[in-house]
Amino acid sequence: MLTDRQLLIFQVIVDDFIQSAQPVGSRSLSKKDEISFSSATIRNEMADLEELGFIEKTHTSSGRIPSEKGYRYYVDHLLSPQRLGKEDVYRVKSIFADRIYELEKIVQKSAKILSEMTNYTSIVLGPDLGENKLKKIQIVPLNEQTAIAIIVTDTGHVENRMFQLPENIDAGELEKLVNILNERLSGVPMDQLHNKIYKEVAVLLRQHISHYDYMLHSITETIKAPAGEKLFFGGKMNMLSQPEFHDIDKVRNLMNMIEQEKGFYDLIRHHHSGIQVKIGRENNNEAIDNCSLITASYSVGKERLGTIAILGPTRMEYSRVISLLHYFSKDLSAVLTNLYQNENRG
Amino acid sequence: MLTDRQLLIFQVIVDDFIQSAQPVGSRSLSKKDEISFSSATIRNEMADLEELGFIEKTHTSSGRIPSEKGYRYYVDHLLSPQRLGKEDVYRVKSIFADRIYELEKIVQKSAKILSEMTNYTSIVLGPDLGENKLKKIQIVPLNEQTAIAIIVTDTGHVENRMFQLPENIDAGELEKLVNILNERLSGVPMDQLHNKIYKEVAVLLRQHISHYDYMLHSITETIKAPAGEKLFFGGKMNMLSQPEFHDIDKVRNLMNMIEQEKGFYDLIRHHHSGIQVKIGRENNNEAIDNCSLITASYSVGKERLGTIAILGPTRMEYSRVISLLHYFSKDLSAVLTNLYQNENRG
DNA sequence: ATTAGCACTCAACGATTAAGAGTGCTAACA
DNA sequence: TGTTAGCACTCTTAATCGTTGAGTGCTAAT
Repeated sequence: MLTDRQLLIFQVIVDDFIQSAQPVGSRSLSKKDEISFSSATIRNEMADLEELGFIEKTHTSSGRIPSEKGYRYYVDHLLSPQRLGKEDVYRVKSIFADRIYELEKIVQKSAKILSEMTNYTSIVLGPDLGENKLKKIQIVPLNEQTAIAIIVTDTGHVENRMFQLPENIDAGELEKLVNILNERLSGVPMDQLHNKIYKEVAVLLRQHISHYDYMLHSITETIKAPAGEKLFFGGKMNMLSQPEFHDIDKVRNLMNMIEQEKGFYDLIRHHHSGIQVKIGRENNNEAIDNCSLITASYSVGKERLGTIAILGPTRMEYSRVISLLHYFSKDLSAVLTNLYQNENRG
Repeated sequence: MLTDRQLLIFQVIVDDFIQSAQPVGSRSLSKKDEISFSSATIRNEMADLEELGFIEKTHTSSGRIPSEKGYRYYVDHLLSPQRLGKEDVYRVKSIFADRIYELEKIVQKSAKILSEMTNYTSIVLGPDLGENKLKKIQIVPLNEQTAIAIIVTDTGHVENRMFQLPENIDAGELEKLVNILNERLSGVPMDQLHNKIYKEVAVLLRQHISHYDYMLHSITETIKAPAGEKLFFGGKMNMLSQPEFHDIDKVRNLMNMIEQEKGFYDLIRHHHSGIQVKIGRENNNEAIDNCSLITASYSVGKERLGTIAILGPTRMEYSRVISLLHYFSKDLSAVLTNLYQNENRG
């Protein structure tokens, strides 16, 4: 449908615009090494490309910029899978170099490094804690009125919460409570705990524990906290350096969206396998109308854990970001699989 | 040194400018109810006020705006201690209304509410964890290679870290280790733990525990994390709505400073008692040249725990923010004293 | 001591102009 | 027939220039 020459011209336009953020004119194109024909010819071809909807003008006599349809075509057909630079590879490796074993810290550091490498904003969706299984519950009394309940999951996630003790409870009883809980609940997925407690454990507790109702309430309150996934951002402010965000109102819109988190959560969680590119209004969200979102997922073994995403202007470096994300998600998955797969079966 | 009339005019100028962000002219002043004399008189007085350095012009024929010296005088001498509105009182109370007992969550929620109430940026410096005393150390093995170390302090702060177990360590030995640690280290301030371990506990461990050196290293790594205080921000983006930050570069400077945290840490930690107002360049920091920082501290009993601060444009509502912070720090201190003083002695 | 009056200044705004980058179209060319 | 040189035209950008209005400082009258 497009001639080779049109393809060439189109590609050069996109590459140039990604780099310069300025509309590309026929004259400046004709000077490029890749291009051997005159500006007049280019103008003709550009007129065709515009008619086909791949490029557009910002005003009647301006150079051309890629349209959203253009970016889509560029991403789908024109992107040669680029090899990641040595430095980039090194940088990614560095995340896993020093001994971090906590999933949450790895995820957080990933977000930070990704944003630094790209100068865009990174968003990492952490794993769903609801699927984690309970490893251990512990209660540490601080004094006569207060105690800390601590729960540890099989992936090493720790959640804690302070609560008030009923009056005159003795240490032995507290220990008994904890023992019962651990005995009955160990290995149960977090999101089923609440149910299981009320269906099976409550009866047991009523028999053995005084203040049964009060304690039960405190424990379940502690447990229900860590449901769902958590979002981590990196380089929230990087967008400020992008010329498309010189307008304060756009910045405010974007920042509002970031602060509310919910919007991104919806955008990111539905993720098919492989790398996904959503361009501009494809995201269906006004606040990021002139942004693109590139997502990939990471996993332990075959089980998908979460999503990594890079948010940049539609004029973003698709090639680089895609290969980076591709490499990154593979590497992260490998490390995590190595780290956690044994554990879950250990 | 200033006549009553100059004082009146000055006060009205500041109040007006704080509200409108526009230079105040003699004509618009003369129309105010408080002011009964003509614009010409006002012009004369304003000329004097300018000569004294309290107000300045943005250009030769503009109205006047307060200078930094002017704001200083306004804050020091012209501010009548305003009573907090009913709604505000209610709002502050709401922070402590639902049962939150964790210090960190209280602090975080405080930052959020303060920024919402003022539409400025709030910064809360959490308590120095180094002074917390160790309550309990626990180790939860996840599988054969990995375990989680958890430390709980007397204020209920929980810190945790994953580490690799040495091969073939048995559960009994792990338990012995934990027992020794708790026996010897319970009640020791966090920032002295490291020392104490190497001076007193290391010898003991060497006698009883195999893999002594490896485990010791892992434990001390876990312990050294929670040194120092932590900063919490609220309403980072509120400044975007202030007209003085319509310039993207200023926004970038400010945000860089916020992201680095260090700058604010230095600004806030040195705090004398009472409420402190630092205006514009008094803060000695270019990124917040046209901002003022109002700080107050909160405490448990007599012991100062941390600092609350509000960052706004120099043109901020000093009166309101000061009374809010005053009330807030008193209330927060009362709640915390009530909550923790018993515990520390319990 | 106060104020009315007036000349003066300056930012903000709109209109005008000139330069420059780019286009579309036409006609000549290979 | 595809390519290109040439040219008229468009539109942005930046600079220039009045014009308006808000505000000032000074002077002279009250």
